[in-house]
Amino acid sequence: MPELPEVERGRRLAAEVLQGRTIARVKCAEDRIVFDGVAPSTVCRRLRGARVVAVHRWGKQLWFELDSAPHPLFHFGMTGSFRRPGEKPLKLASSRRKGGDPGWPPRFTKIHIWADDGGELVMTNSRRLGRIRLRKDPRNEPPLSDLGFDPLLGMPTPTEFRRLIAGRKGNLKGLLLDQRFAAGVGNWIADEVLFQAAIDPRRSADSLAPDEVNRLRSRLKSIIAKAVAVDADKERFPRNWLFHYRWFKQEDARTSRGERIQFVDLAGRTTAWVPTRQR
DNA sequence: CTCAGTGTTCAGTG
DNA sequence: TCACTGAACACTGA
Repeated sequence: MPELPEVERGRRLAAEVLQGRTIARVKCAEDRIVFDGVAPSTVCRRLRGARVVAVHRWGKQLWFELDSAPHPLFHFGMTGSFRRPGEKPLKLASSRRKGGDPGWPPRFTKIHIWADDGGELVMTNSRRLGRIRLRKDPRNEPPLSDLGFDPLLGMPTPTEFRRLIAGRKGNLKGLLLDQRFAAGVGNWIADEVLFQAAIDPRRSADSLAPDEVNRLRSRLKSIIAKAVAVDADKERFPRNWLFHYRWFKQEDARTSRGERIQFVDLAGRTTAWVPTRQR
């Protein structure tokens, strides 16, 4: 699930391995799709010898702040991750892969970085929907400059939140997935937020009563905070989260309370929701 | 063999 | 210009 929590996990991992270090060696795969608008060899040359001052995240975008521009910007797409030797990627309830690939570097490695102290970090990306880019001023150039608030870094106040959704006529699912509105919310988290806020995903933002707006806001914040904490501590997601139950066959998908889960296509994505609870 | 899918982007429509 | 929809992208695993 490269939604915000897994990208944040990647950020922390990259910071652990690289922050304050100088990059001693880099190997890039020949992949014109993933290296978006920049030659892999250019990225290699840029990174080698650079010092990593910090690793930042906004929404699902991740970038290294180097000691000089340009800076590398990473997006995991649907299947990307940062890995280091001997550490398995977090497996969520959806993926039931057996075995896994214990090899190093992993299959589908797109970039392999060695730090001056011997630490290693790779970015993998099997389905090639992830992207690696170079940006002179990441925060002020697309794609970062187009993103909305990051719920973990700066949740709007209730007043600001109300202003942000005012006049939004599309369905709530689409709004939550819109990265220009809130950066980092993906399909599963959007469903979880609406489920726990007890709001029908097909409704429009401007139809919400004040208490519903507040419920939406507070769930958006708490669910992402919880998911990031779970990622960090390897504790379990709460059992009553919709998240655990949405992958059962659609006919018999039920919540922990036995309520039937419905599926509907909204904003081009499969949306799981519980009609008996969400109004 | 077929097809859905954790995400983004772009062309097309209203 | 805005807001939204659907297709495309590419590949794995069910």
